[in-house]
Amino acid sequence: MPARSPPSPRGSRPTITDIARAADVSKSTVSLVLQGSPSIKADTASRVREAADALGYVYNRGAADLRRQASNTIGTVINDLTNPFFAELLVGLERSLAEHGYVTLMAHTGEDLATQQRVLASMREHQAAGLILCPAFGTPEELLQRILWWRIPVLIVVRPVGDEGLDFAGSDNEAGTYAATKHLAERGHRRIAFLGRVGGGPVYELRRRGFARAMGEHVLAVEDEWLIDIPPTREGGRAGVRAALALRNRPTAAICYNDIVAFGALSELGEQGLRAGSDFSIVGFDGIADGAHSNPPLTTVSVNPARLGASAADLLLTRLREPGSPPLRYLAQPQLIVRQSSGWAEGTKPASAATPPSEH
Amino acid sequence: MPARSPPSPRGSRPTITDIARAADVSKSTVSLVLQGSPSIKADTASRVREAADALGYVYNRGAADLRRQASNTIGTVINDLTNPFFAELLVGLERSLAEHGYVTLMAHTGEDLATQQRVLASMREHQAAGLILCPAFGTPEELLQRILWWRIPVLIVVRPVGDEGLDFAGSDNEAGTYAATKHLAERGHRRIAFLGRVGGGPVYELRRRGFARAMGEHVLAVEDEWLIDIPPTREGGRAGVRAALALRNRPTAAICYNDIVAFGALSELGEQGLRAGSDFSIVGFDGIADGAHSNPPLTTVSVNPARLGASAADLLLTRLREPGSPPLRYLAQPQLIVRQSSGWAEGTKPASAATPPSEH
DNA sequence: AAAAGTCATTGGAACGTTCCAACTTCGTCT
DNA sequence: AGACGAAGTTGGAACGTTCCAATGACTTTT
Repeated sequence: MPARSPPSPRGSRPTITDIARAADVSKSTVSLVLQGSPSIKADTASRVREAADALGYVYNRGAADLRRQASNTIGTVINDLTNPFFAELLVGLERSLAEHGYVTLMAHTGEDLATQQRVLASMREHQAAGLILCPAFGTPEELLQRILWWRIPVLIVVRPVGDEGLDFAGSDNEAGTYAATKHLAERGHRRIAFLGRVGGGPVYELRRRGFARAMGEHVLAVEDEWLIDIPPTREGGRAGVRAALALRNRPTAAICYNDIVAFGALSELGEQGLRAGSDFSIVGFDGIADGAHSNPPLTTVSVNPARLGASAADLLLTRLREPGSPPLRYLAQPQLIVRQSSGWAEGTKPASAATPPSEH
Repeated sequence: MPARSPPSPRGSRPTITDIARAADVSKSTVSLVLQGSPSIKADTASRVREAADALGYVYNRGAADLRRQASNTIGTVINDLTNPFFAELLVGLERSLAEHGYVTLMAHTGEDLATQQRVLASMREHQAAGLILCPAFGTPEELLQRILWWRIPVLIVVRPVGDEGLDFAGSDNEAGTYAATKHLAERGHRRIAFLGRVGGGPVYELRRRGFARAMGEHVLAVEDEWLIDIPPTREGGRAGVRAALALRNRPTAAICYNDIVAFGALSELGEQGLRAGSDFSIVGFDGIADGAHSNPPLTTVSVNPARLGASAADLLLTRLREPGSPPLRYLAQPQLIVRQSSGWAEGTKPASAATPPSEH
């Protein structure tokens, strides 16, 4: 029977020591019970559990983590939650982590490099077991090297950086815009614009390349001025449409860097009295949920953001389980979802084909 | 001079003890330096700092928290990140918390009560210093009482629960829909529908009441069938518009429970070949960023979600500073933003008034 | 010259866990 | 009867901090 220590001061939370005293066992026993160890007799265990309930015990994970030299916290840094793509990604991510008993330490950078650096350092101090990072635009590869040097597992999402053997979850950008462009070409469009930030990094580069390849295969020229340089925002989408409509050799359709650019484009078309799908065609990229209910509903290349997030989480958890394995990689195969924003080019609509049917 | 202990094993992180050894001081001194204590001589301090850098020291916040019996983690539980309103709220929240040196432990419930309970318990185990909670639909008041009993400061956002003296940050829902309805009435609309979940809790109730009050003041009847019962989603918005258009005494405008319902409504109007703003008017609620770039841009009652989030964070931080103060409360005064989705009712447009000017 | 203060530094006991090694008990095998 | 093993339990040393009380080396005051 353990020596009895004075009761813990009123007001402070009970600890395993208090439970031990109440259940008349040692604190080691309490700890074992809490961990569900099979080597504790059933009735001792239930006695302990009752005492714990009675005292309103709450497990102190911080203390346990300190002793175990481990944690179940995953740091996640997102740069633009305002984009539903990232919000949906985060939802999938968090859900998968939670299912596996991990907890999400979330930080938002707003594409700011200094903020990004700060939050990463903070997550390190918090002993995060792993990191999921969608690098802000312009993140130097050197930062990634430094994180690796921290010896904390990190998974990069969406935006590849460097060509190092880092764990990565993203989508096949080139294939995505290829499919989108092919779709437009098959609907009779010959002059197709591409709306995105020129020199916007590897993702932009790949998406533009898929566009160019599909144009080439359909023997369509790509005039320089069809590559319209806009920020990847809703405003950007508006500006892009304005620019496209002003061209002398005016395109009849546009591939957008992502869905929110496409939304901006839809908005501007409306403002100009044009209807997307008949007067001009728009295709987005990402497959965010809103696309099904925009005006008109958006044809887009879906990477299924929530699933991408879940896969990212799973990849990181795999890495935690097997620290030594070679670089992990998940490339979502994007899927073209045809809705009403893309239609047949002037005069090319086959007699049989009606406006693409609504999904509803 | 402290007794020299063996060097820490290769591979494990250096601790203040290692730094102490390297800088030839005691670990107490190192700790004081790290905290920026003024009572350490400047050159000792810099010697310590150099040693820390050299060894690649990283502060172990978990250990410190254990000893200090405090943490700088704030648990935040959101139920629908897929709604940009909450995403923007979270951004404002996280930013404000980060600015004050706090870190956000984020969890997503998807309106699921069991999940909500689980994540709250987990946050308690993680010794969160405070909680920010947007209660899932149907959260029993009893749960809130239990959290209070945990003696951990909690701030409720957006959805009031009970009439207890809980800290709360939200918006003036009644005033919001009042302004929206008044706006439509002034534009000549006599038959106005309200799209939302009937019996959807206090927020719905207040918004409906503001609607009813404004209708009354303009001596407009509200027929029961104009209170259209739909889920607060994009699909709901679509269904709501379909229902409204099918009524024998067909409304000419609708107030939507929130912006995403309004987006669904815009989408359905488009699908029916109608243009919001001229053929039918739509007003949303929340003021999410996308509203400025929908098709057409959305007239809405803005509560400025990001600012609301920031205020919520500030309120909780105030509570942490002054545990004893009376209940804190922030009610955002919503602001009507008139864009193109609301126009003059048939035949009532004054000669002078053009279509409301675009914001751009 | 002793007493009293300051200043800079230090030892060591916490904080609430985990987990190893040790210790009882008890039943079973020789 | 003694040796052995298994089952159940326990003491106590970690984990990396913080912070109180104490110490020693100087000044200043009396």
